[in-house]
Amino acid sequence: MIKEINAIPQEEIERIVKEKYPDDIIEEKKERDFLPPLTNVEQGKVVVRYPPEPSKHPHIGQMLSFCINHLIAERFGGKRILRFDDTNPGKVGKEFYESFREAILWMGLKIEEEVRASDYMELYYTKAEELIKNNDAYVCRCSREIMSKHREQGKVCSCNIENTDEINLDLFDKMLKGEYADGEAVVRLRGDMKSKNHVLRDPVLLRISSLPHAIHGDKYSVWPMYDFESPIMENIMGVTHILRSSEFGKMREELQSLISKKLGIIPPNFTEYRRFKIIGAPTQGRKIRELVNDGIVTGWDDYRLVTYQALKKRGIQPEVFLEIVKRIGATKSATSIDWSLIFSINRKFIEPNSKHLFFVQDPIKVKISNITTQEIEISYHPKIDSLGKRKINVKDVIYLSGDDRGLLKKGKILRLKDLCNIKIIEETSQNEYKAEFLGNELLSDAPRIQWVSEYVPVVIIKPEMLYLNNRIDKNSLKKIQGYGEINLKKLEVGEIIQLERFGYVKVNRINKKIKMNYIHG
RNA sequence: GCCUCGAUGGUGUAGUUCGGCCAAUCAUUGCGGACUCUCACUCCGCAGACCCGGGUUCAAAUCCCGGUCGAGGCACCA
Repeated sequence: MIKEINAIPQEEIERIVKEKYPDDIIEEKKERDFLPPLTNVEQGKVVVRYPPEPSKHPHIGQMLSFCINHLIAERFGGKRILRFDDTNPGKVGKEFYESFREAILWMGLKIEEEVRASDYMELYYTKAEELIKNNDAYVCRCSREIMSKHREQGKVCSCNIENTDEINLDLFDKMLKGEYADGEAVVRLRGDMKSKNHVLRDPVLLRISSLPHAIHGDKYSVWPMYDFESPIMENIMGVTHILRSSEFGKMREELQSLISKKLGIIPPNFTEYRRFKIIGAPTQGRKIRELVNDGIVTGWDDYRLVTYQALKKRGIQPEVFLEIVKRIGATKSATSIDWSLIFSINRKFIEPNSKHLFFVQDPIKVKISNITTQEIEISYHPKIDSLGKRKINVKDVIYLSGDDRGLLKKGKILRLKDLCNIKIIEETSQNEYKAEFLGNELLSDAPRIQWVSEYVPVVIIKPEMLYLNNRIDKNSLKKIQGYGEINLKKLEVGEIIQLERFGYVKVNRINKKIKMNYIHG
């Protein structure tokens, strides 16, 4: 019977089904969903957060993470909270708060509410006391080394066994009063020292750090750990969904849920996706800071970096980031995205707004005989008329790109784009040629090349892959020199243009020389 | 070492829940063509993938078992 059915051709089956059971046909053309699936979603009641630590400038991984959260809120009509996780006074820097806020708004994401975790210190203290009173936490005076050894071995700490709630409360009070130095006492959760999840082995909840805080100065010296601060903040801010990358680890999710439970809080829904990596660029804040400190890159805004500052300075458009997320999604597989994707998206945004101009690198001088001096007018863009036109005065000396050197053979006929045809006579000296004017009419088979007559010197910084085969390429920031047409002087600083047959660049400085940076091809 | 997660073209993904419509989607990349007085944009075409080995089944990218490889976590950082 089955074999008989299988023998019927597919089209036949479709025809029969359509005729006899039209109602059973389910037409489904599912749109590809770039957002991760969520549980417990209630339209209009979703609250997500952007939780940066203001200890460095944002990088692309965080930016894409913000995009995902923004998109989720957008889809479900929810709220976005910018929460600064600034509870490590040793790391927090004042300038970074604004840097994150700026990056988020720059990308066009929305922020409905903003908080600083460090503004809730009394709350953490109250919650810690609550845990101590409930026998869920204790003060531990062991050294860091012993604690870590015990956690490794799964050995219960004597502080856990011996300290009564009264003693713990008293010790905690002393911590708050500043009677202990850094490292001399911590509050620990009574977790499970035998748990396979090592994070659950009596983790530290609060510790002492006397370092001044960028916002609060010396006001506090007992600081909550991330795993303690986070569930409390999420609860009071009403966060329903946490979407974060895997660097926080599945094990923390369990811990944070446990802490929530002990505090009588319902934990939010966790969704984890992979870290965003870019081929050839460091994507860890720590690593980037190292490169900056070691002077391997010129700063946080070095063109080769994937920080907010670098990307923005380079000329990557704000809309690109949301678009990246829509294209690559938020999966769990460990992957690296390619610069070419970023470039391709960016190109689509900048191309309709970019004037096209001429530039020749490594210039070659060509003297043309028989040419009459003339003024020509060329559009700034072949399709977008609103970008206007520019005039070029052509004399008998022009410059060609060193890239086209191979074409400069005796007798070769070339088409100077938008101008005229020339015939190469001879090479008169190093980098100098003599040519002959050959009329203006378009010759279909002559190579069309860029040229410059009246020029301005141009210096272009071109970033390449910082990492090649896992090794730092110290020469990855290249400098290209050449001549650009004189109209480059009329551009504005910050303007993005296309240098034909070269690539897209951003104008950084207009002086005797014009300084630009290469964005991409 | 321990824990968790993952594996589809060069890159990123869709499809896996519930096996058949998958000789496998879309994008990017590469190559070719059209358009254009650019190697840009746009349009058309081509190339290129189910980690390996077993098993279940009429039928496996999809289910089961065993490997391999990769990522993340295992702080008094976040």
